[in-house]
Amino acid sequence: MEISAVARVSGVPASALRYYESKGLIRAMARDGGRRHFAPEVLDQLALIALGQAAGFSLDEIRAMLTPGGQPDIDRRLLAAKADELDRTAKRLQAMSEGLRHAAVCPAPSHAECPSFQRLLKAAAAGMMAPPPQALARRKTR
Amino acid sequence: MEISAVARVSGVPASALRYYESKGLIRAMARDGGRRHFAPEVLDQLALIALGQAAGFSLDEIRAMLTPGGQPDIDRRLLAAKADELDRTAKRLQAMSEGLRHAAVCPAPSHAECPSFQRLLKAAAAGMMAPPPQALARRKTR
DNA sequence: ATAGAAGTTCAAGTCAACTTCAAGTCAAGA
DNA sequence: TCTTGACTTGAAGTTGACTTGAACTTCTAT
Repeated sequence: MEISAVARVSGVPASALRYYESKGLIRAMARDGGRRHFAPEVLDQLALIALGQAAGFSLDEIRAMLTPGGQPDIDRRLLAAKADELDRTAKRLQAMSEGLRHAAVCPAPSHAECPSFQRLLKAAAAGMMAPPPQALARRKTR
Repeated sequence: MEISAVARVSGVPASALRYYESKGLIRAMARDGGRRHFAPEVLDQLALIALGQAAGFSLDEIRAMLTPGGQPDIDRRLLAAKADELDRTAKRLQAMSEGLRHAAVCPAPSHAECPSFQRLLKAAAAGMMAPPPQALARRKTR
């Protein structure tokens, strides 16, 4: 497949594919007159990359999970640890959500006088709401 | 309070405090020989900023929630919308977590042969796992 | 009086994951 | 042949939230 075909099918822009290749995350089979040719398996690898990103892994971490051949070779304990972290993050988000929701309907004239809001503020100030590093990567809308 | 006192009590580095002031998020009461003096209320404002960040608001968005006096003036519908978004993000993370957890204990010899993992991959490739823009900001560990 | 700690400003650097740009190569179709 | 379009490269730009550095001033204690 040519790079444009991979981009079209996977939804990953060609520039990102080149970037992934430069970082060693994917590999072109061969060059035909300078042009990259990709094996169809690259689509699976891209799916894996997207999954890893959604789970909060950096590209460097994801690369470490791929064998030179591109097959996934994932440490199962690492996966379990990441799952735990995701659970904690999810719980934290839900606590935040409840707090915000309360603040949204709070009858106090200003949030400064709402006790629930005050509790939220205290928790935030204490760093309890801080996400773990790289909990979620941000993404440009594309 | 001098800037170092605010930094010490709040845990926010002095450089970040100056940055917040430059962006209009906080204000110093007066200058004493060129030095900033902050009212104690700045601590509450910093808590609010931390809360907003944890909820995924950008600093610009947070500033829009503060009256010129620094008192919060938050659109309750905006809060409710943000709470909804947090809920969706939390659900997504939990789905991811379950998937990862399964993959971690999956008896298939390699993840490539695990049907659950394949499903996860498909979902990720389809963009179902993509976080909403600015769902969570990442933070440097400090 | 003088050292040193703490403050100031402004500019530039950092990070990740890309995107965009400029300049050039190459193959196919009119 | 010429043009178009898809591709190539390397370098530079983007984003947000800061941090870091350089050069300078000011406060506090000896």
